Amino acid sequence: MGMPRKRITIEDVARAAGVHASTVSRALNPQRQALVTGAVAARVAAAARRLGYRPDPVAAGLRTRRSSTIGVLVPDIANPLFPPILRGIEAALGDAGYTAIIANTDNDPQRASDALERLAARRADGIILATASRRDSLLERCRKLGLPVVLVNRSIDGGSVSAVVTDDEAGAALAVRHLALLGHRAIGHVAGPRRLSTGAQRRRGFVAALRAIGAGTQPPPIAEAETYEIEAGARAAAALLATNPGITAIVAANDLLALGCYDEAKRLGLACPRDISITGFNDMPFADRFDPPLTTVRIPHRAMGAEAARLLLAEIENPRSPKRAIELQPELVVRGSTARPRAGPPPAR
Amino acid sequence: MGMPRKRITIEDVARAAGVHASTVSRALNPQRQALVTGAVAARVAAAARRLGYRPDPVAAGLRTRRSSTIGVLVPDIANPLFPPILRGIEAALGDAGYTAIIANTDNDPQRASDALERLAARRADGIILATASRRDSLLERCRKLGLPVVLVNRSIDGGSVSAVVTDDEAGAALAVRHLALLGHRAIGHVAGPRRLSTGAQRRRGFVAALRAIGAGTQPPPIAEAETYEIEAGARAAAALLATNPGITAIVAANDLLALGCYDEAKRLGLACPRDISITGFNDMPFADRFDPPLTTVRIPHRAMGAEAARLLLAEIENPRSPKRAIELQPELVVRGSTARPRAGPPPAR
DNA sequence: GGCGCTTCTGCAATCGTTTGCATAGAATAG
DNA sequence: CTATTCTATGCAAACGATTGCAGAAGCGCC
Repeated sequence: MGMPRKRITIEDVARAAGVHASTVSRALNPQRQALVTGAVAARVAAAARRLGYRPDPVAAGLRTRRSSTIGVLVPDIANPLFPPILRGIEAALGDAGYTAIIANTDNDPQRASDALERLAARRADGIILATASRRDSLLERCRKLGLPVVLVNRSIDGGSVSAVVTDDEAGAALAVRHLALLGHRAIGHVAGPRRLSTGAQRRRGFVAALRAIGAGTQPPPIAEAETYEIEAGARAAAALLATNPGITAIVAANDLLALGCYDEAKRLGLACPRDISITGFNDMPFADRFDPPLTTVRIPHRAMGAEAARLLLAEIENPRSPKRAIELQPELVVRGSTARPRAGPPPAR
Repeated sequence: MGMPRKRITIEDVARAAGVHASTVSRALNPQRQALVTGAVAARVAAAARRLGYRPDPVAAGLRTRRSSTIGVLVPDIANPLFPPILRGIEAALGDAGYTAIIANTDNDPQRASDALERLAARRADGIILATASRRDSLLERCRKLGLPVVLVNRSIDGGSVSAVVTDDEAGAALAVRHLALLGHRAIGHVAGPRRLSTGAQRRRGFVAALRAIGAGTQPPPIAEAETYEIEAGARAAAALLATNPGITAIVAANDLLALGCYDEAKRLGLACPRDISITGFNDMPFADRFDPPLTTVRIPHRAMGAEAARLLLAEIENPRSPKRAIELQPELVVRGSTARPRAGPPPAR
């Protein structure tokens, strides 16, 4: 009781059960249980439990080159969009006996690349990428490492890898149509970064929908934010409003950008939704708490994460299984940031 | 180029450099560089770099029983309070060559315990607990496992383990004094769970401060929420207001509970801050975006995380170093959820 | 009763490092 | 110039599992 007891190894269990270590290994591995007699299996299990044996995953991993571990790369853990996705991933992974290792990249490709190397070195069995840009060198790296990957939320150009994303075009269209129905015609877009699939697709959906309601212009009223951050959204909104003064509504490419639009509107003395309507995208947690509560496009965060995890697990099982791209349907949730446009022109400054 | 190249081991480097593997190991380890001639060290380094050698942490870990990995247990990753803490942890850890492994426990002791076992099995070098209850069995378990621990945000009774927390009593007092200064006397408290140090300490600070401003009553107007969640806050607020109808201000034990108070106030037809003032605690991200913007007690999230990481690293270095309890000072941030109490009585329903 | 088949278990190599110990040669002392 | 101490390296044994291979029973079958 005094000594810090030595770790109990498979060898100890073998001795206690009167069998060889290799037999213990087989008896304790559900995959290979069939190879040993029922009686022996029971004896081993009993001994293991009696001694409190806990298999050592790092020793096992050294031999098997597997770790029951999945790396998850997230661009920004502080963005409330991601926790629900992680929850979904963890749930699906846990069911299968895997553990997620979350790595935060802070939108920094270098950090992302470092994290990937670390995960690979620790023998992650697969990677879920929430950080992908449309042409992402990380994927090439994963291929080289023979590391299964699936993308979540953001996709890449050319479907050479499995992904589960939202139908971003449809989502943007939902927002545009909602605004059109309210009576808006002069609708602008604060776009996300073009190098991200979400930025590109939502923009595309916006343009198409605007044309569809017969309000398309050349060029369309769009300003692109450099990042998905509040400040970038404010800057883009400023640019958009400067070049398109008549605008009565803004479709923002995500909720954080929408928040930036709020800020810029306030700065200009425009009340939302009275003077200007604003929509977001993602329905991130707390979007309903903003002032005004944000009308936004909801995506099934949790399901997205879970689905991605399942896809990855399937690919780990069978590395030559075909790549799949799953597109989940978004849904509009109307709150307080959108309203009919004012009858008259916006107040003169 | 075609074959999936085999992993490059220390043995390969040894051959290339014309030395023994053990020499390579020494040459590549900064701690033991001194044991090796400068010339050899250079030769080895060159060979390693030329071959693109990446040491295998799992093999090394098997031998050394260390992993350069720290487990972080978080009660709820979806609570925006935690991401900034994690950021701080990751920053401090990264500087020292360690990696954080984040585990989400969903406030479930069972999941927490499972996560701890997994982390221990994977040879985490230490644990940062953001989940601690005042009497937490996880700590006993860590002690048994010989696993260094430090607590962050929440502490335990009796200082047998290092911790970095906020001065919660002072924080609560800040809120009370602010309200008193505005003219409130009938101030209630929506407390956090008593089994958590934050719940207990903030309550304690509330009671003391209330007495200090000469508004103490017996019993003090307090309702305890079972968890730190919005709904629990709403329920507690309902209970508080039911038993203490005269209340003009609520000090909530955290921001989520404050949000619950918002909800309950609205349900009762009370406008915040006109009819009732509400304060939060934590100044979580987006607290400034709520409707109304939340007056709250700011705690230095990031610094807290960083400090905890440094403490842990120190304890890993020297396991017999004395336990330290660091208390960071909070700061009041006044926003729109507090105002002078109305002259007359609150509207009759 | 001998033969071939299964079925179960043991043997030993392996995964990629680290490190205590031994040793060869160099450096220093006497 | 010998005796002694260092220093730099090599050797080989861990760390704790998994698994291909081989051998020993056990079995049925002719």
